[in-house]
Amino acid sequence: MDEYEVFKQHIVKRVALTPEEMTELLGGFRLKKVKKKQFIIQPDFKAMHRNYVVQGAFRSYVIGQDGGDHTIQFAIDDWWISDYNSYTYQRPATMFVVALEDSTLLQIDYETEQRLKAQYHKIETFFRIGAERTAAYHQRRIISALTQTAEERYDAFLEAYPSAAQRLPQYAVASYLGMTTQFLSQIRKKRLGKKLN
Amino acid sequence: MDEYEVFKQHIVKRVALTPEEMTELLGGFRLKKVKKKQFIIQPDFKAMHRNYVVQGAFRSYVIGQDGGDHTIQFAIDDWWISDYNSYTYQRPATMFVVALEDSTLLQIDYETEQRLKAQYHKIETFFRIGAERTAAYHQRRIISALTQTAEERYDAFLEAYPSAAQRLPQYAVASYLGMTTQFLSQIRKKRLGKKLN
DNA sequence: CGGATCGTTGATCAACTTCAACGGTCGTGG
DNA sequence: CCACGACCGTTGAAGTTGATCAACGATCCG
Repeated sequence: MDEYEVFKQHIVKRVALTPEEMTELLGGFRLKKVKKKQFIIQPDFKAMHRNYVVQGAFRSYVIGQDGGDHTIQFAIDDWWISDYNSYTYQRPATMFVVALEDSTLLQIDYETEQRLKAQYHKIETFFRIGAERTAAYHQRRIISALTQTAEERYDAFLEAYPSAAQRLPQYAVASYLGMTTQFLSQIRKKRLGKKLN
Repeated sequence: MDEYEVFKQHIVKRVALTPEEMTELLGGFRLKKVKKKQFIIQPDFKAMHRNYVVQGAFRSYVIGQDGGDHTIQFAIDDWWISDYNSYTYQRPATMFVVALEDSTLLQIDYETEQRLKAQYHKIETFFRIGAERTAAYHQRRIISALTQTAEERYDAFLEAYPSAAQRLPQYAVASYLGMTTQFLSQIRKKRLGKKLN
C-alpha cells in the first residue's frame, strides 16, 4: 500500500479534515527511508523533525553518567517518535533515536509544523490530540515504573505490546523496562518452567 | 491580587488572545477553594476538571497492589494537575488528587474545554502548548527514573524545585522520587554531616 | 570463515526495602 | 486551653531485589 495512504488513515482516526487541509497536512511531511542502525536524532543536535513510523522499528535512548544505555521509547508501525524536549523547545537533544530495522518514516520539520498549526485550526487540533495522548502514555509509564517490580513490568509489557515484545531485541526491552538484560533473562527462564513461550 | 489576574498572566505567557477570546477562556473557569486533605479526584470517578492551581499545593497518587502509596505529580502555585488518563479519555480515574494545603483552584470542565477549543483556534493553541509541555515534563521524569539512583534523584529534585522541597511533606517527596521515607531520611542524614541544610 | 553482537548462566555484591520502635508536633474534642 | 491520639520524620538491623562481574554458546553478517 502507498505510504501516504497508511498515514491518511491515521489522521482520519483523529480528526476530520477538508480535502484542502488534508492536502496541506500531507504536503508537510516528507518520506524518508532509513537503514537498520541509522540514527535520526543524536545528542547535541537539535531534533529537526517529528517522525511518524509508516513501517519499521525505532528506539530512543539516553546514556547515563555510568555509561549505561536506557531506552525511553519504542516506535513501531503507526507510532510517533522524537526527542520531545528537544523538538518542543528547539533545544539540543539529549537522546539518540536509532532504527532497529530498515524503516520508512514520514517526517515533518518544526517550522512547517508551526506554520500549518497556525494556519489551519483543525491541524492544530490534530497535533493537540497527539500531544495529549503522548502525555497520557508517559503518565502510564511513570505509574508502572513507580508501582511495579521488574517482573510485573515485564508482564505488563507483554500484555500491552505483545507484537513489540516479539519483534524487538531483548536488550532494548530490558532497558525500556529499567532492568539489565541478565535479569530479564532470569525472569524468562523462570517462565519457561511454568508455561511454553 | 485577584485570582483571575494571576491566571491571566499565565495565559499571556503562552499565547496572545483577543479581548473576546480572553473573556471566553477565563469565563470557562470557575473558582474553587478547597481545604487541606480534601480530594478533588478519586478512583472510579471520572476526572471532571482540568485544574489550575492559583495558590496552594496538591498531590496526585496511586495505590499499588501492595497497598503502597506512589506520588505521580505535585502541583503548587501556577501549575496544572489532573488524572490525565481519566480526563483526556473521559474514563474512570485511577488516581487520587488531594490538597496538601488550603488552596485556590481555577477549574474548567471537559465539555466546556472541548467547546472552547473547537470554537477558538487560539484557545486550541493554548491547550496544545500545555499538553506538549506536560508530555515533555513527563519524559524528563521517565529519564530521571531510569538513569539515576535514589540519591541522585533527590539531588536533582532539590535543584529543580527548591521551593517545593521546602514546602511539601517528606513522605510525599519520597514517594514522588520512588523511594521509602526511611531511605530519604538516611540520605538527608548523610547530607547533614557535609553541609548545613 | 571469523569477528562482532546477542542472549544466557551463575556467583558475588550493593542499593534499597522492610520491620520495629521511638520522639516530636499538630490538630481536635472535651 | 489542655490532653490525647494521629500523623510525621527518624534510626538501626535484617532481609530482598536486582546489579555487577565474568565467562560462554549461538547467531548474524560481511
